[in-house]
Parts: sequence; structure tokens; C-alpha cells
Amino acid sequence: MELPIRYNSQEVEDKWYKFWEDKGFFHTEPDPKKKPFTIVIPPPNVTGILHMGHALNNTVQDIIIRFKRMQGYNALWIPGTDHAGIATQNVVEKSLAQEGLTRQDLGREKFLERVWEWKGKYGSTIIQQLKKLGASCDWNRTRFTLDDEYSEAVLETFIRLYEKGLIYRGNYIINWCPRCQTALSDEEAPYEEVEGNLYYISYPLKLTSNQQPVTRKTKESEATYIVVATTRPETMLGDTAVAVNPKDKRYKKFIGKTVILPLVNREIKIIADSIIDMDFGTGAVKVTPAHDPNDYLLGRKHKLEFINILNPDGTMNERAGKFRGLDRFECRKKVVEELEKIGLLEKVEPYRHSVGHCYRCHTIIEPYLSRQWFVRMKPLAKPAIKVVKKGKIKFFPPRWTKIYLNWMENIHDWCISRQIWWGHRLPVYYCKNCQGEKSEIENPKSEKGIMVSKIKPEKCRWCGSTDIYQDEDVLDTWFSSWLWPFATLGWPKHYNLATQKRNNELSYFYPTSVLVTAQEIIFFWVARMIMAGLEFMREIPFRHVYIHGTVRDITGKKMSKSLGNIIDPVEIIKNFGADALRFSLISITAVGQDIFLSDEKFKSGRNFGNKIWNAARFILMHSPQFKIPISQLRENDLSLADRWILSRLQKTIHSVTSALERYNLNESASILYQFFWHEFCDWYLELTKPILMKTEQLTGSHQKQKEITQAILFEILEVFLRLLHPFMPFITEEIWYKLKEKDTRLREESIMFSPWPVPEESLIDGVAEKKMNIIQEIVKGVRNICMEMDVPREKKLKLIFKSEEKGLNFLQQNRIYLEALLNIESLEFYTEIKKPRFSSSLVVEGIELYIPLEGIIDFGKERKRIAEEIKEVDDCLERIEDKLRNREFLQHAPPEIVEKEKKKRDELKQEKEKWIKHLQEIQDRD
RNA sequence: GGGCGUAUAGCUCAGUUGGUGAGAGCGCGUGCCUCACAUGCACGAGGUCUCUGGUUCAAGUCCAGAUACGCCCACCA
Repeated sequence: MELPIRYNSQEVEDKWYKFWEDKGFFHTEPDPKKKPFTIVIPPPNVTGILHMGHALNNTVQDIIIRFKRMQGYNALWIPGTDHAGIATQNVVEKSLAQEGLTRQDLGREKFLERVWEWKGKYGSTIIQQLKKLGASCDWNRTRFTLDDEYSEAVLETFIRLYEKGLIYRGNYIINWCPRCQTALSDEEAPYEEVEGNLYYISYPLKLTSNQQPVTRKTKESEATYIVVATTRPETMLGDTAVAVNPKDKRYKKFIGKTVILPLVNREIKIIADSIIDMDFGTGAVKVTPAHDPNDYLLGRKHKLEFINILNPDGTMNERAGKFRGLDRFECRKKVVEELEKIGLLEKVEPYRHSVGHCYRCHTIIEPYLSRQWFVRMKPLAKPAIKVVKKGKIKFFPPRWTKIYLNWMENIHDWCISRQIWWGHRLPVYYCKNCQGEKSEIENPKSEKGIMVSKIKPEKCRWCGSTDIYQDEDVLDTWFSSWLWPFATLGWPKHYNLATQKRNNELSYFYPTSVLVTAQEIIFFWVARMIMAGLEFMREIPFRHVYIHGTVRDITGKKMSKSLGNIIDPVEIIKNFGADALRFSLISITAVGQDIFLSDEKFKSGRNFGNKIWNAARFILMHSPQFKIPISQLRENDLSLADRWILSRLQKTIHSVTSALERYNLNESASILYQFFWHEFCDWYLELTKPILMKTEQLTGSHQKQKEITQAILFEILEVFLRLLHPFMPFITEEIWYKLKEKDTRLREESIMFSPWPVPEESLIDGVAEKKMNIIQEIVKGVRNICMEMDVPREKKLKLIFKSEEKGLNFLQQNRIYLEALLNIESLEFYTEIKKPRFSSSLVVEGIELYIPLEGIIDFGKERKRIAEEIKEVDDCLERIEDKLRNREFLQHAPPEIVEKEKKKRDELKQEKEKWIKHLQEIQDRD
């Protein structure tokens, strides 16, 4: 069989993915004989395309699920997509705009048809891309948050919370995005610092009953103004009071007085409230109850009028008088201009402050008084805090625990209604006949004319009228996502809350094992899933939460389209292969740290794949049909190198497994890399070449040795492939199948079902590792000398060893390794030695080595080299001797440490003596 | 205003419960197209472990403080 010299990822990857999928290998059913291991995918937006964040997130999940599958768990990874209300609606609206249409032009029904059409067309893009990545999701179970069954679950939870009194409707200040024209939750309106201004405005006091509005500020009237400071001057149009701190001496006399609001000429009162900070601005605050959360509270407390001055699109409404129709920022300019004209603008200071932005379109949000639906969160948060405190749910890395708890303990009510069309429509119905005009309803359950129901009630519960209509709003997308871990498994259909009886799937696969996600959605999603799980399932949704970092570009900036710094994973897969993408990404993902990416970084994964490919080629080239099962080998059959590499392999199995169990994926990746490349290939393969490549007729023992070597090469490659499979699923399957052709013991239909390796304790051999280490040191030392002394590569070396009998025996037994790795003319062994001529020298573990290099060696260089060696040994020796002179150390340190130091000292002393001897010999030469 | 993270080689990061000549990959330099692999092989250079103090026989590792960068949360207009 001939393998190409370069590994071709493209062909291989598509071939195997199709094979796995056609065979249904990712699908699984409950099986009482096996332990379940479940992961639910963080559902990507249905309109999404794969970016590096997804690539990382899903690679992590795939590694874990493949690892667990091989360990024998019934591993299920549930995939799906999220309808992503606002985001998707925006995308479709954008495409409509190109036709010159708005969603209002189409109307609700027609618009939704368009979105579904869009979903049908592009909704599977990201699924296809996940497949390219190698994701072993059970695609038969793919869920969409707007599936009928899933939607049923969403409405069910709404109704249950409503029945429990945990859902209410009210008129409150919410975050309003004027572009998306919907309310947002607090989490959806992240605050960002912006450069703004602080405007100081004079409000004239009303002194006489028929006072005329100020049209020009004059010096004489200065004492009759109160100056307020604001970052949003346009909101003054909605002011209904000015507030000062009652303790503020400057303003005591103004309390209870009236001011005439400039530009609008409305009379408003000056009120006192202790929440006003006397030190900020002027200490006097304009109060706009309909457009600021604090002012809202003041408004409620002091029974002020609430004047909404904004239209939903962010333009000024009729309450803004002559500013009506202007955009809010346009209006700000105009208001400032006019105030300046009449002399009421005191000053303007540059001011950096935090402003909420829409997380979907980045427009500056407006605090906006409107009627919305809310979930009371405190009762839901309580048990969710408890389970994390008790350690039933663990965060990796653990520092997120604190962040989670801090948020949960300060949780606010959740605004869940959105004024968009794409989503789950609120299951709320109103009777036209009964419904009053009440804007605030703390308990909608008892409110006449409001009905909550999955389907439209035929007639009004109160008056029997059939004139019933449904609420226009839809629910926050996260109000459906928070049910993901159980709604994807068939809840509520097969779950009885009273008896807590579940269907098979739910009881088998829930709770899930680990949730893998990015830090950005801990509050949006993770926290809420915990609350939902406890509320609706009475059980945690997952045991572990693995939080990975954010993917950034090489300079540390977030990747975004607008910055043009995107690295497209699909492109990387095309150029380097999914295996390379996965391995590279995981290698550089330090636990919980952000990832800094550049195209360059994917080379390492590709090169590693190629290295594995070529090693496999080599082994297959020199391996006939498999003959000897490794378990049948006796200890005497094994050479030093065999025992060494087998020992190293056991340790590798152990440490890779342990790192995976701790979710230290990069650690396990680097262990595999190090073992395969720098131990197996660099040393073991090279050491075995002379045995393997002997072509002449072999005697019995030589023939047997060759077969043993072949067996071990085969075995190690096979075990390594299994260890690597979760990381690089494609190339491992490809090579594993080639091994399978030669070895009938490999029975599984895919490497993904072959057992996860377990270390064989009896093969761990510290002595062999130590001995091999000496060989390695000698080889490296000789190579080093040859390089430094410019010894030509073709020069055959004579090596002269001096050591005790034991050391010489060891060397003689293992001379084959030196011959394999160095260009040797002869090896000589002495217990005593006369001065060797023209030699360079080396000391390894008490073994002295001389390399006669007549005509080549530069004694000046050699002296320098030895002097450096001596200095290094000396430095170390000095430190140790200092320590051993230290009484405190001798008294307090554990005896074994002291012993170790003493031993070390003696060794170093010996080594030093030998070097000095070498140096003298060289000096004698001159 | 609170809270968190990070600081080790030019870059990206490892460094277990403190145990003592400081590790990897990439990059760099030198020599090699050596019969699996130039996506490779060999060798090498490169570090006051951010600073200050403390605990300890012993600190990159533990504690306190400082500095720098980054992040999150919070209703100061």
C-alpha cells in the first residue's frame, strides 16, 4: 500500500464525516446498561455563520463528547439552533430594505412567512459548517427554538410562572432600542463609556404670578435661576420637577418653589429628596420621570407627572412641542442652540460617561417608560444560588462562581416582552369589552379582561364576550433558550410535575453533564438555565460549566466584521483541514484565558497532522500483516528502547486522561504532541530503524527482534491514534482504518467506538527511562560537540568511554543505539585510560567520553567549552554547599531532602573533577 | 464605586500540594534536500520569573502592598 507523501485533509475529512453520518454513529438512545453523558450545544443563531468563537466552542464540546464516548459512556450531544428574535428579524428586514420594503409594508403574517423562508434557505448553513468541523452531534435530535414542540414548552413555562404569580405586567422604565424598536432586558443593553458633554442649564424661578417666559437672560435676574446639569438636555422637554437634597444649604430656600421650564414654559416644582448627590454637578437635578430610571422612582415617590416625549423610533413626539419630529440627537443640538440663544446655557463640559447600547445593533438605547411584561426573579434565583454554593454545579475555572453568585444575589426583574414579530407570541389574550385602560397591573391574574392560555379562549372569562385579541408582543429569545437542556428532550410533554414522572429520554439524559460556553452569556443563558431547570424540572440542568475565553485577533481585539479582522474557520478548514484547525485552536487555549489568533497559528496543527501521517506511512511501510499481540511479549523480549517507549506511553495515557478530566484540553494536546513528535518519532523511530530496515536474511533472534519492534510500533501508533482521536477525529480514523486492514483485533467499526486507553502499570519502568536518558544525553552531547567543532557530517567517529565496569557493560549492551543515532567508526571501553590524543570530551552520569578529533578539533574552543561546563557545575555546587553548611536547613528540612542534596553534591564534585582532568589534558596538549 | 483576571525567553503560553542547575511551541541563528516527513532533521543563542516587603531551613510557586494592562458589574444626573 502506498500512501502519498502529503496528507490530504480535504478528501479524507469529507469521506469520513459522510461515513459516520450515514452509519448513524452519532445517534444514541437511552440504554440502561450504560451511563449517560450529555451535552447540549449552545444553540447558534439560525441565521448565523460559523465564526472562530463557534469553532472553539464546538471543538471543546466535540473533544469532550468523543472522549466520553470512547470511555464507554452513552454520549449524547444535542444540537440545534436558536431563532434569535431581534437578530434574525434585523437580518430579514435588511434584505427587505433592499427591495424598498419595511416589515410594516408586508404586515405581520407575510413578514413571518418571509422569515421562515429565510430560515429554510440559510438556517442549515451553520449546521453544515459544524459538520465540516467534525462535530459528532446527534443530528436526528436537532432542535429549533421555534419548533412546535419547543414552542409548546415555552408557552407552558409562561403560563406556569403566571399562575404562580411570578409574571406581571407593568409600566416601567425599560431599555428601549429606537432602531430595533423594542424593549430590551438589562443584560441586552450593555453600558459602554462614551465621550459626551455635561450641559449646565439655568431654570428660571417663577416669582410673580404673571411672569413672562424668559427670552433673554439678564444680569439683574441672576439670583432667580437654579442651574441643573444633564448629559441629555433634550430630555428637559419632559421634565416635571427639579430636585435638590434637603440638606443642601444652597438650595434650602428654593424647595417648594416653582420654576418655569425654558423652551416649554411649563411650570414645575422644586422638590427635595435625600437621594440627590449634593456634590455632583450643581447639586440640583432636573427630573424626567418618563426617561430616566432614577427620575422614575422620584416621580413615583413625589407623584409627579410622567411625560413621554419620544416616539418609538427615537424621534420627538407631540409633547416636545416645536421639536416634534426631530431625531433625539438632532433635538439635543437644537435645544442646546436655543438655550444658548436665550442665555440659559451656563456652560458645557466634556464628560465621559456610560451609556447603554443595544447588543444587537449597537444603537444608543433610551430609558423609556412603557408597558411591558416582567418575570419576578428573586424567587427563582434563590434555589439557583443554593445549588452553586453547595457545589452541585461547578464552574471551570472556579472564579466564575463568584461572578455568578454576585449577579444572582443582585438580580433584577426580567423584562421579557419584545415589540418584534419573530418569536413566541405572548399567550396573553384581552377582552375588548372588559379591558380597562389601567397601565399598571401588579397582578394580571386577577385583572378583569386578561386571559393567559396556550390557545385563544373562545369567550371572555368575565363577561362572555367573544371580542378577544392576542397580545402583539413576542417573548425575549432567552425566555426560550433558558429551557434548552430539558425542552430539547421532550419536556413538557413527557413530564408530570406533580409526580415528577418523566419520559425515558428525559429521565435518562437529564441532567446534562457539562455545559461548554463563553463568558459573555453567563448571565443571559447559564444563570437562567439553572433557574429554569430548578423551577420546571426540580433539578439542576448540568453538573459542570466550562467557560472558555473569547477568540481575539493577534493584537487582542475582538474579531468583528466591522474591524475586518475576522479569521474565517471555514477558510482555515479549506486550507489546513478541520483537524489542524481543531488541534491548533485547542493547543493555544489556556484554560479560561482569551485566545489570540492569527493565520500562522494553524500551521502547527497542519504540520502535526503531516508528521503523524508520515510516521504512519513509515510504520505501515515496514509492517507486514500484524503478527504478535503485544500482550504476549515477555519482559526479556523487550529491548531498552522498547521498555522505555512503552513506559513513556503509559505515562502519556495517564496524563492525557487526567488533563482531559480536568478540562485542561491544551495540556492534553501538548502532552500528545510532545510524546508523539519528540519521543516516539525523534527517538524511538530512529532507534528502531537499523532493526527495521535490515533487508538481508535474518537469523532467528534478529528476525524475532524485528517482529517485536514491528509489533510495538504498531501498538504505540494505534494507542496514540485513540488518544488523539477526540482532538483530530479525521486523520486518526483514516490511519486507524489502515491499521485495521492489517490487524484483525481492531474490530470496531470506527475508532470513535474503540476503547479509551488505560495505562498498564506493569509497563511503567523507571529504570528503563533513566537508562534511556543516559543514552540520550550521550547522543546529544556528541552531536553538540560535532556541531560546535564543525565536524563534517560524513566523518566517522571513534568514541572512547571510561567508566566503572557496570557503566561499560551498560554501554556495550546498548551500543546499537549509539550506532543508530551517531556516525560511528568504533567504540572503545576502558576502566582506566591513558591520555587520549586530540580529543574532545564529555561527562554523563559518571561516564567519561573522549572523541579523538585529530586535525579537526580547535583546542581553544574546546578549552572554552570545558571551562563553561566547569563554571556551570561550580555554580550549582556552590549553592548546594552553602545550603549544606546552613544549620537551619539541616535541622528543619526533611531528611530525605537533605540526603538528596548531599548525593547531588557528591555527584557534582565528581563531575567537576572529571571536567578539570579533561581541561588539564587539553592544556597539556598545547 | 465595587469585583475579577493577567504579569515567566522576541511572541503565545506551561510550571502540580513551596524542595532548589527555569520548560514547550512559534520566531531567531548555524549546518543539513540523511533512504517516513524541508509541513522535515540536527545543534544553538535567548530569562534579575513586573516591583517592594513578609512567612519559611527553602518562594516563579504562599501572604501583604505597589505598578501596568485587560475584563465584568453598578440607577450619580
